[in-house]
Formats: sequence, C-alpha cells, structure tokens
Amino acid sequence: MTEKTPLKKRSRARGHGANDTGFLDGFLLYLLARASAEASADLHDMVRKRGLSVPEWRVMFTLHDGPCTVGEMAAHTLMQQPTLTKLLDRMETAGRVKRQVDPADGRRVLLTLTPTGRAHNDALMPLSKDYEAGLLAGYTPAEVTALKTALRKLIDRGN
Amino acid sequence: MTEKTPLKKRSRARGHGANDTGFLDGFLLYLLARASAEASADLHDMVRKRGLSVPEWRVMFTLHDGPCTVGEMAAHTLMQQPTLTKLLDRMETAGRVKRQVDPADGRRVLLTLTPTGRAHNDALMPLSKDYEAGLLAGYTPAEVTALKTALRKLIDRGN
DNA sequence: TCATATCATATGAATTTTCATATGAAAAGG
DNA sequence: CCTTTTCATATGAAAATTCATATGATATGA
Repeated sequence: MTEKTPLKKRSRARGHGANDTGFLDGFLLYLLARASAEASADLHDMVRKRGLSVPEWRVMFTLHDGPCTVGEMAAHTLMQQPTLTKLLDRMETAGRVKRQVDPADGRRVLLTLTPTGRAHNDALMPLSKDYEAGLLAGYTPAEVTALKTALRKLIDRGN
Repeated sequence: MTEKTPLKKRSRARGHGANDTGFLDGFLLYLLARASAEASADLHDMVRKRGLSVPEWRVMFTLHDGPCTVGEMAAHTLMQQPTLTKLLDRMETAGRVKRQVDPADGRRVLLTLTPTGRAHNDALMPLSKDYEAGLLAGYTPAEVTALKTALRKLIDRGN
C-alpha cells in the first residue's frame, strides 16, 4: 500500500551514539568522501531509476565530451581497467557504447556513444544540471568558485 | 630489477584526447568524486600495504571515536548494510573488531575494536594526520576552513 | 629485422558487493 | 496477552570487482 519510496532512505544516521564530534568529523578525506556520496545520492537514484548503473552513467557522461580510450576512461571514471573492460562488455552488449580499435595505434581502443547511448545521455544531462543547481542554491557564486577551485587543486595535486 | 613502485601509478591520464574542457570538468559532483579519489589514493595505498582494505580501515577509524551499531557504521562508512555485515564477518574472524548484542535493545549489535584492531589503528592514525597535513600544505588556514565548511554543508544538505 | 622491452586492453579465478528477503527483537493495537 | 507492524541485522544466490597475468601491438636497440 505504501507507494514504496526508494529515494531518500539514507537520511537519518546522525545525531546520536558516538561519532559526532570525533576525529573523523574534522578529517578532510572523510569529509570529501562523505560529501561526494551524500551530494550524489539522489541523482544516483534517479540515474538507476532510468535503468543505468552509476558506473555506466559515468562512462556515458564522459563520452559526452568526446571519444576516448579505455585507459583514459578508467582514469576519468575512477575505475580499475579490468573493471572497466567488463563494464564495457556489458554496455556494448546493451548497445550503449561502441568500441573500435584506434587506426593510429592498434593497441588502443576508442570508445564512442551509440545513438541509443546518446539519447539516454541527452535525457540525463538537463536533469543533472538542474540537480547541481539545486545543490548549489545555498551558496554564493564566490563560494561555488572557491569550492570548485579548491577541489581542482586537490585533483591536480594527485597527478 | 626496478624495485617496483606501486605508489603513484595513477599519474598521467590527463592532458590529451578529449575530456579536458568539457562539461564534466565543471560539474560539481564529478569534481567531488574525483577530488576524493585522487586525494585519498596514496593514503589508501599505504593502508593496503599494512594489510587492511580501505573499507576495513574506514570501519576501524570510525570505531576510534567510540563504539557504534551496525546501522550507524554503514551510514558512516558509506556502505550498504549487507555489505558491511559481511565485511564485519571477515573482520571479526581476523580478530579486529568485536560484535555484541546491545543489552538495551536486542535488535542492535554494538561494534568495538579488539586490542589488535586498536593497535593497527594507532599505527595508522599519525600517518593519516601527516598525510592530511601534506595535502593541505598548499592552502591557507582560511581556505582549509572554508573548504571543510562547504563540504559539511553538502553533507548536511543530504540529511 | 629480429629479438626484447613496453604499452594498451582482455581474461579468469577468487573475492566482494548487491538485491531481495529471511530472522528475530521491540512497539503498537485491540 | 496476543497479533500485527516496525526495526536492526543476517543470509543466499546472482552480479560486479579485483588481482595477477595473458595477449597482442608498437617502440627500441643491436
């Protein structure tokens, strides 16, 4: 009877027990991981509702910006290469992406979206933009810029 | 001969092909996920070198701040509950954590560190602090505060 | 131009995670 | 009380991920 509300189930889990003012709460890597997970949760639910897993969606979103090789994709989507290869097998079977050997270098495989994949993507793109806008509603433009700059700095530091 | 350098292998993967100035590079959720992954990578490598998986380490780190239930732990470590239950099975077998039914509520299970677990933890704690200090070296204290505040805001927004 | 080293992706067995659901404990209602 | 509902954790089969390594393509050097 209860309509089943899969969205927003990860809501409480805070405010009691221990773990509220401990070491972790000031630890940058924890804040990053948790902010990333919490901020993405609802969008990820929407993505799954449309029949895509989050890794699949990441792959397709990356391809929106143009084709790339398997290795580049692995780095971009934060996956290990064998994990990605197997995901690509499934996505190729599902008709969402296409693999073709790079004519310039027979070791590389170039990935592109199929029309089907592009359609999925186009449907999700505005959704994602709206979602991000909603997330950032409580911040001033300066704050947003500062946050993104700081994040980019962290990313580059790793490379 | 080459000493094997497992650290810092995820280094290039940027600067060519497409995907350098596309949609993704400005997308907050992408920046968050990637910053989290890149910033943590080397510490995670150190953790694994000491014989812990990253999820195990997260569980133990959380317990450093005090005992908690399985559900609280799942929320804190960003895992699904069945995933955590099975991880706990392994960690209990390995002698790192202890489970005991909450005397106040027979449904809940309270988690604590064993002495062995605590020892691992104590060894990793200073390492983690140093690592974070290194990460934040390029930022002013004000920037650090602003970043952490922004991240906390994102976390709270989800709840 | 052959070895040989290196690089990019694929493969397979073992491990881990997930999804759906079961189990058992407390709360609520009659 | 006794039934029903809700809550917290566990379980089991299926799916995805990982680790180590294989495969096949391209540089490199004698």
